[in-house]
Amino acid sequence: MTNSKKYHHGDLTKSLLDSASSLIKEHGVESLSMRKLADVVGVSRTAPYHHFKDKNALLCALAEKGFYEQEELLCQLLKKTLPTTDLFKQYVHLYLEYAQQHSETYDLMYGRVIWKAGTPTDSLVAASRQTFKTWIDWVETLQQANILPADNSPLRIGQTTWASLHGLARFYLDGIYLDKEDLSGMVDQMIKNLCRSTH
Amino acid sequence: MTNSKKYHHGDLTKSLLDSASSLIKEHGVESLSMRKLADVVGVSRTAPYHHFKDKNALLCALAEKGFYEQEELLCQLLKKTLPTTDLFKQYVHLYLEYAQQHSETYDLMYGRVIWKAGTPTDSLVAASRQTFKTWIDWVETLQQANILPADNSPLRIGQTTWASLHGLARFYLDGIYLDKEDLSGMVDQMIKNLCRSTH
DNA sequence: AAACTTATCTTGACGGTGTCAACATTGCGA
DNA sequence: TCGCAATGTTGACACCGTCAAGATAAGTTT
Repeated sequence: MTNSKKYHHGDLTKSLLDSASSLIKEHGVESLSMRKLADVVGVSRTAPYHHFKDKNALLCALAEKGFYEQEELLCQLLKKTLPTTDLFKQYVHLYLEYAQQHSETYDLMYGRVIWKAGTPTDSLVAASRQTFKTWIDWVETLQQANILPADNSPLRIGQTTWASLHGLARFYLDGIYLDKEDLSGMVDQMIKNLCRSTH
Repeated sequence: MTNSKKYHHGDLTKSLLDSASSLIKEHGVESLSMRKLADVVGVSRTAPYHHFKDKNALLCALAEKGFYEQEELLCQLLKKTLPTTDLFKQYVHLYLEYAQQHSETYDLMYGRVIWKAGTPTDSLVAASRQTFKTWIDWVETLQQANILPADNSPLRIGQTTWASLHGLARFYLDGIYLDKEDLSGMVDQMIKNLCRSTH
């Protein structure tokens, strides 16, 4: 029975996530519907509900995947042996590059759809917390290296610094007050704003 | 014919905007539907379509109103005779206060729903541009007063600075990485990050 | 191998959405 | 007063998320 039409799909969970990923990448989150997704994967309307409690759960899974991707990316960077200042600069560039190349996932990870309109899954909350903790720990190092300001706790500085990056990403992604070509110059200026050493 | 049921409503446009405003304030933008809105106002499903081309247009109108509100608020502040540094600090506090107290409108003004998923009205674009221009002009003054960094054009500094405020607002509003009580301390730290004078 | 259980997938149905088309009513200018 | 444009109405359509009930396959126990 190697025929194309099998009753059981094989690994629907993975297929759903993969297709959903590429669907939102191409057409945006708001145009993703469970029914279309099921159709693309080649399965009936309600089949996905055996793998995800509801649409919110599926979106959370996508966001969670995003957190692990992003963390992996940044952890890889931190392994490099470079002057800490350069490391930080590359970190910032990488952060915005990720937001740019995975804009829809980024929106899901930090956006309103899940965190305000929806209800974040426990495991999503865990993933986001871990990402945040990794960041805060590194902020402490950056403070000690006199790169980030040391006039407040790592938590506070971590929050404000990340908020700055996040705001930049959002303006860029939403296309308000920020032309696409401006990004590079923008990022450089933001780095200057954030770094004590360049003052 | 002063009876409650009149065929013509009076000023439906205004009523729609008012009701929509308070509906989103209470239940969030995503739960606002044209049908429910019409029902609240006491009019049939499709009546609003004689006043707004579609839902997007109505949301744009709400956002536009927000821009004028916000600009009014800030212009009032600038009239005060205070040391420029204090003025800037109050500006930042006021910005986040506005975002906090009109969170749903703020989301509409700067968020994805209109700027990415939807299509901003011409007049909305105009309003946002004006707000931005006012800001950039003031940034120039702030640079001359040595409050904001002068190592780049007013445009660039204006973009990055605003992005920082915006990111803070979003983290706060979406409730990620930021407890409600943290806001005040957060804003103070952000001001320290942004201001040259406090370095 | 047969029987039973569980995971997976199916169709049908319900109430909700935005919005188009066709028609009714009203107020205002000629 | 007539007629037209503005404003309101109901009906219809194609979507949406998701629940309920039943079909089918795979896996487990005897």
